[in-house]
Amino acid sequence: MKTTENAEPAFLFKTLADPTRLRLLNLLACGETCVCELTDTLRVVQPKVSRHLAHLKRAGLVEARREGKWMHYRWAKHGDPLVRHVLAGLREWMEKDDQMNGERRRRRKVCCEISRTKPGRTLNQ
Amino acid sequence: MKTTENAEPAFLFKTLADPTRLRLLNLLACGETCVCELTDTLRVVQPKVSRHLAHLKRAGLVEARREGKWMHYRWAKHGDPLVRHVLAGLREWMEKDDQMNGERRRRRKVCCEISRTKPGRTLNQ
DNA sequence: AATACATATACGGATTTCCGTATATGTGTC
DNA sequence: GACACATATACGGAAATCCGTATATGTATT
Repeated sequence: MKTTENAEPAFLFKTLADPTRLRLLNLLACGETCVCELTDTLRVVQPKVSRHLAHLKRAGLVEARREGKWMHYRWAKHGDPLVRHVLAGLREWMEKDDQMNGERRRRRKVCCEISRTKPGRTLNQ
Repeated sequence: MKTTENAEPAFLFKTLADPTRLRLLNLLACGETCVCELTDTLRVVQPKVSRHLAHLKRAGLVEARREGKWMHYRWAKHGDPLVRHVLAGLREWMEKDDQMNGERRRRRKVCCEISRTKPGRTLNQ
């Protein structure tokens, strides 16, 4: 893990400079979420979601937890003050943005559907 | 001017995702600065500086003012709350970072040298 | 108008990023 | 261990980004 590189603001901003990654962060803002929920909610192919999640993880913005077959992602508590500051501002923006709000709503619906078809998966909220 | 595109956070972050542009913003944080000062301080070829300044201007982060042969750039007052928030955090980070501090110091020295060799140019600060 | 200087843009090439598809890995079930 | 499912990675190819060099534009000076 190269902490030096990750501490660079340019690297942080590069990570945030992609719409798909911002949409993922928006969904994760509600709490821990598994990949299939993210994939279904964003209507994006699964490898694309995994790739962007890996990027967010490399940047230290999210953490992952395995539970059986499923991987659950969540926002990470980042130590760097700039990162925390920027993410706080981003979170505020997401709460106001219409598209982001819509996708968070859609996530809740999708979550219910998945729970019906895939038993054994732990529900979060 | 496509306000729609510039309002997208992803566009903001893409703009900030380049080390040279961050170095430019750092120098401009001290006040209005002309291109030749920026070029000399960063020891970067002039077209590169101009290109990145153009990018920052497109994103609405800086404004330009012509004075004779010289162009002076400065931070712009941006209306978007997210932009203001992120830039405030960035400014704080820059004040603490060693490299950025060094370059701001170097800028003051370079500024004096230029003033001696190029008459007619208005001094700032 | 010819020249000099400051800055901006055009252009081609190298590098990076992003994507879709295919495939590999990891985990539970039979 | 064979299979099914969830997720991760590998592998080109398309598009975007960045750079250095060359050149264009704009402004004073003579």
